[in-house]
Amino acid sequence: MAPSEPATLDSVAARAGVSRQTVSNVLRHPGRVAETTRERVLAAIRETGYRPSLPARQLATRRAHAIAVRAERQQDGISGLVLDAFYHGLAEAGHDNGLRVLLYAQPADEAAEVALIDELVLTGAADAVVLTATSADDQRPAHLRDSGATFCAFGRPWGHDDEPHDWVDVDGAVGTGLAVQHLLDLGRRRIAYLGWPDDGAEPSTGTDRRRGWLEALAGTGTPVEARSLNDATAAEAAVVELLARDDAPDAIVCASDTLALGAHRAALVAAGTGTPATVVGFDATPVAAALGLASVAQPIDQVAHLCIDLLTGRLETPDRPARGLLVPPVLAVPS
Amino acid sequence: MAPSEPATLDSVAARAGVSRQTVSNVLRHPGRVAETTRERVLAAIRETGYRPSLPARQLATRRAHAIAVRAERQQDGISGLVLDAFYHGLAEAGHDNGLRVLLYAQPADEAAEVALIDELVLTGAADAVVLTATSADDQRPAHLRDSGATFCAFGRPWGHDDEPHDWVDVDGAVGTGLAVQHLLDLGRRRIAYLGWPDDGAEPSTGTDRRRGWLEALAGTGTPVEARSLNDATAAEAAVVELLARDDAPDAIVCASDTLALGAHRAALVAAGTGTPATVVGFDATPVAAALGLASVAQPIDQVAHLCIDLLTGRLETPDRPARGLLVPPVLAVPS
DNA sequence: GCTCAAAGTTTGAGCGCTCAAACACCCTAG
DNA sequence: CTAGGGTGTTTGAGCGCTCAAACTTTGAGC
Repeated sequence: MAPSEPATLDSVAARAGVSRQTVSNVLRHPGRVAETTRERVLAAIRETGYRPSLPARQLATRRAHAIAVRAERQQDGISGLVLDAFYHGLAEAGHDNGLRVLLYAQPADEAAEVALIDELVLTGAADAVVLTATSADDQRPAHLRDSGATFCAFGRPWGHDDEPHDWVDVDGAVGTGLAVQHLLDLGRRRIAYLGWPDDGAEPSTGTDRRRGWLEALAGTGTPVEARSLNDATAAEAAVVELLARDDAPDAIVCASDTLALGAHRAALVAAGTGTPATVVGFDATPVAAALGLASVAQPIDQVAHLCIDLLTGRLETPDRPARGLLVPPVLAVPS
Repeated sequence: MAPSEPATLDSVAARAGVSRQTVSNVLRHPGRVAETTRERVLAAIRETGYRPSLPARQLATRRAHAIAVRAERQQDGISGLVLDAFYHGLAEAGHDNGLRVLLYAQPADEAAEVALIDELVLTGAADAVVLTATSADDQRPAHLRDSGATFCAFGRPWGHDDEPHDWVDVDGAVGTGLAVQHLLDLGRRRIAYLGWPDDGAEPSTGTDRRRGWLEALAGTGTPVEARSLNDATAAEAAVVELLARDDAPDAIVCASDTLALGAHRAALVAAGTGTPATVVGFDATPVAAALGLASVAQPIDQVAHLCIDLLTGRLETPDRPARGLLVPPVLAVPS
């Protein structure tokens, strides 16, 4: 059935007895075409198996109809899985909005990455970029704004509210707050927090999650906490120490599932035959589920869809004001 | 410095005092251009900040210069992390070969996926596809061959050697063999295997990994094994039972790190104060590292590069015979 | 009956590149 | 002195689409 030569706008037009442009209109602006004509053209499209050429469209519209996203060089923690979900969400939401998703390999440093992104935009390979893993000292947003590239970040502009750009982020404080509430409901009263080393310095994902714990705890005794690298072994050691204290906690809210894995092991060992401290993780990875731990789940799919929304909006209206969207996570409790 | 209008082949040509085609040749066929001319043109390119338009090139060459790969709907096990590494490897190897990597959201079923891939190829969005997560009853390769789409699979054509296509896979048997050898070196003698339920039926990743264990064990007593869903909790239960037997093993080779996580917990509990059975995992995820377990590491980056090699080769020579590449994994032992 | 706008359709031009063929030039061989 | 083969460069055409403008038809409205 497949024709030797792929159908084009012209061949379909000839078959339907209309002009090239009318066929194009049927596809892109159905309202401009009369009912009867439209049906005749649609029939011709069906019969010829016509598929519009993306490159031709890109050339004519000067739009790539694609966005780029980075493929991480390597994953440190086990939470890298959220990235896969993010990719899927982007691809899905993009597809619904006529945007393809392009993957680029993470370059050696931020400067190289910005250069690569510029290249993608200038060559017409992508219209915009979704920035992942942003941090307070991230140079990329500033550079991208300078070069005029359109982008949206998954992650707040930590401490850079003066240079606004589009972003979507998950409210980590709400997440740890949910964790604390869950533990209070379970009757726990001495709820500790296990965070990352840098928490407390400049604003970051870590300080945000820690704050949620602290605020939810208000008036429930003296908060206890520990710090650890995002490494289960280090976390285990930190929690062993925490549980040996006089005011040992009966529950631990963790900044990540990696930390939760270590904390869980420490809790099991420390408890011996007694009841171990209850551990809550962050990111709801399969590891937390496997260990039977509750964990804060980021609504990644929603984040991806919102990123696409912001991006399509900005591509249509380049100088609308920057917008930031904060979405609440939910607590995943094992059944 | 950025010109108001982006530079084109023509504007660069005018500036260098040559023709459009000569500029193109400098970029694509440097050998065809005289040394002095080339330098003059390169200078003009530098001065104008010229970047070739990808869509225009795509339209003229009828090549997308891109390949597509699937973004998984969801990850079951913790081994989904290997996918991220694969994405990065593809993007990197693709970049080196002038191929962009396009992500598509996993559709509801295989039929929809094949249709989507055809769409990508027909619209000129991608030249070829890398198939991931192939299995024995996978209909995609057969359908794609029928529709004429170019593809390369990460995964062997399990039991379908009659319908050959390009593929790259990791030799799982070698991997579990390495695991057994490692355990023998450690003085373990009763080395069990913890696999997936379906292992033993039609050829699959599972049967392959199991076979490696069995063969490496040759003559070391009676092999013991257990089966479990790829779920740490189920694995733990299975191993608890295994360790309660009279011929309880002193080491366990697992088909995945997820299983290894469960096995590890069971081993710790069963051992009490004694020495727990040594567990070896598969995929070398951060979880195995966190637990201090040895694990078989797939050379994902190499696999990605080989996929790109096969694909570029086939795109150049469409009817060269199908090729299958099997690469050996290595054992990652915690330091 | 004539004008005018709205609705539907076609035309012309161009997006920026690559291919193939044509061209210009220099050099050597007969 | 001229034919012929390189080498380097230019020309013409076209890839398949969209935009804007031009054109044709129809149906009021007066």
